[in-house]
Amino acid sequence: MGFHFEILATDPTGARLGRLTTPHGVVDTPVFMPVGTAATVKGQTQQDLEELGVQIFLGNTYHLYLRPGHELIHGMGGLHRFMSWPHPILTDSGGFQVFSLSSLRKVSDEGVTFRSHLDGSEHFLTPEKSLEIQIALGADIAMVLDECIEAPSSELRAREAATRTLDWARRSRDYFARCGNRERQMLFGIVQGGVHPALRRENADALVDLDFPGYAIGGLAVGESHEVTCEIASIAASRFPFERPRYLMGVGKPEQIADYVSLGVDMMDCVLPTRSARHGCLFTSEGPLLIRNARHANDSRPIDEKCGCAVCGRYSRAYLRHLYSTGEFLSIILNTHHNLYFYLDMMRRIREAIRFGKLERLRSDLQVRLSKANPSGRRV
RNA sequence: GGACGGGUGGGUGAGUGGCUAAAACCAGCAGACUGUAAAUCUGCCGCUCCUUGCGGGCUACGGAGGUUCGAAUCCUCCCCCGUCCA
Repeated sequence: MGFHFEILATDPTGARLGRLTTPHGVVDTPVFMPVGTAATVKGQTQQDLEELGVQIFLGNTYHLYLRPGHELIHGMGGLHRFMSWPHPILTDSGGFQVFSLSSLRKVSDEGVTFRSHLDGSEHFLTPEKSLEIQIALGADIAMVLDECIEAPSSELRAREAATRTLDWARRSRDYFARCGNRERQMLFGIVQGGVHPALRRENADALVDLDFPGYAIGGLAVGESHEVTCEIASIAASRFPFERPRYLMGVGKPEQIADYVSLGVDMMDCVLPTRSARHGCLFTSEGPLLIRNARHANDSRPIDEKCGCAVCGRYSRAYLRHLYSTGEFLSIILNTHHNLYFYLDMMRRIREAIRFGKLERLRSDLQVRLSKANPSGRRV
């Protein structure tokens, strides 16, 4: 058996400490997965990621299909070999692009027609096609194609997308049963349903009936409040089978991560640490810090005195501000390294807390500290 | 000595009578970013007052005068910079 998920401990909050075994290695959960859309986590080498302790990251079906093409990657021995990442990989299906490229696509029951953001060419992505690509890429975890919609959306609209997503999940499961290999890849189903509790519940139950080895919650953190995100995620997670991994897609901010974990979420991913880093927003134990702010110009302190990362161990805020201001690409590299370390270190502490049944304490602690006056003295 | 060309807000640089506190870009300042069309995007960017309003006052396009209801824009003189001719 190539895959195995075991729950090692639970916490009074509902959080789970787990271990997901894949053909390319073990993933300790709850896990934060950096996003590496184009077969690279922007600004970090694969060696950097290993040193940071990254166990799994996200690639993207849509982007890799457009460039360099899944057939090319398959010919190069699959995504792991192509990018020299011998550890687990999860590929998103292209479902998020239904949302983020909404001006460039058309959705029907059959699939999604995209106009490439690169050259305008048309591409028709169906649940089957998405899986064909993901099978060729060889990711450890593949995702079903889903229809992610914006918030707020009417219940009618949410129902349409959720129903379609459920139908696509069924088609995906059937296609994978025919063309996939359970020993080499896991296929996760995705529940949609907007911010409507009954609809979410209904769709989660129907999705579980399709019997996936793992379940994802999609269509959240797309405009609704954090409270609503938690409410809906909680409802969905509570319908999933206890012993299977749960993946809350596309979250979240540092101060929100522990909230999701306490709802029983095992896996998360987000562009925030990497994108924010490129934009000069650095996460610290006392809240976010905008490194370009003039007040850091003469500051010889590290980004975060409590941080154990290589960047904080070596460089001053003044230097990092200089790199950012001058547009040096080392800025991106160092900032990204720090932010990823911040997320991964937080996850380590979260797992540790679950082990000892103390997540609630860590959670409220994180919430207070990450949202109190940040290092610049401003409330965030 | 003469002939042209030119001097605009921190920088580059538009603007040849009112719609110009003055385009655009850069720099500067601040904010945003949640399954990556993002090393991106947004706001502010002369001073000042308040009843914060597509509000009032003041100052501003090398300098000083002038024409005009109205001038960065037209005229006169002066100063400075560049190129060329003696």
